[in-house]
Amino acid sequence: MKQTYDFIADQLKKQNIRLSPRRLKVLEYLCQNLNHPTVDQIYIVLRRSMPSLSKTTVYNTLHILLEAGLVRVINIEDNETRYDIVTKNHGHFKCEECGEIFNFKINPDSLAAEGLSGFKVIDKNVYFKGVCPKCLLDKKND
Amino acid sequence: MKQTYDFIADQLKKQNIRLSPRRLKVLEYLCQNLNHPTVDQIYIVLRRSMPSLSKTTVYNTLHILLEAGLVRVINIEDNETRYDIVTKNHGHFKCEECGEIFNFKINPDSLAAEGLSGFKVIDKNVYFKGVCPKCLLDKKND
DNA sequence: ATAATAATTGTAATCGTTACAATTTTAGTT
DNA sequence: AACTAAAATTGTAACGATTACAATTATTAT
Repeated sequence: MKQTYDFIADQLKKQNIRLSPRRLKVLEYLCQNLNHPTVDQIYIVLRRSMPSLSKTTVYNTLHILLEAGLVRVINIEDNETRYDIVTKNHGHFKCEECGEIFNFKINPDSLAAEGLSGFKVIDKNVYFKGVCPKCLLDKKND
Repeated sequence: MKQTYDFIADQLKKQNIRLSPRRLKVLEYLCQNLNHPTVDQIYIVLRRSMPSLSKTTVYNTLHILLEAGLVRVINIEDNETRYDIVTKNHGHFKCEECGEIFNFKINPDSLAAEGLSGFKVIDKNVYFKGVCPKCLLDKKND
């Protein structure tokens, strides 16, 4: 986690993006909470220790990190945009019962796509939907 | 296309979903326009031939088709929800320049996912982002 | 210490979507 | 063919997430 953080700080410096206190906090949050938070979740938690924090700043920061390629957007459902520190290639699994999002490993090279010759692929995304083990159990016990 | 349409009409009957005139039109549009339209696009086009059509009806119909498993939602970007008649397994490629969405073939079994034992997978989604051949050319010629 | 630049705030506006009550249409029955 | 109950459709209002933007505050460099 430390290395991720340092890597990001380094990237920001390279791209001339100032690491202000608020941005630092958002970044820390993202590094420590790999649970794909929404803007609101980030905002509510950080506000505890920084009551004057504005939600706009959270949006701002995320946009900046996004442009810098350091954060990834997760759009599984409409109406809820989630954010993720860019880590190794992984897919997302969303449980349709509890709504939680899990990571899973995926080898991007295993994505054999036909019909994309001539296309420049920048970004590959994979997400599954279904039911997580916990909710599967809960359903059995009804 | 005809067969897709018949298949869907059949599915609706099986699920006791009435195929009203408006729903029929929406369905026809989706079968004839495999270009991943937004609600607005559907609405604007259909309104030409049915001026009294309400956007709520379009939403309604799409929700119903969705529940019936006949339509698929495409969430690549936040702020734009797109719809697709359910067809064979394919991924989506969104061009970041022109915004167009292309289909490509993908074998869902080729998705080697680790760390999902115990999970019930219902739905697999793959989308790429990048630049399409046409826009690549345009950029060169700048 | 000062000026210029960037970050942050807070409010208002925007846009896609949903809720809901009123109206219209449909299918089945007499 | 009229009647009734159920379902579909409409239109408006509400909602919520995101963005725009002007005013304020903080930071950096000189």
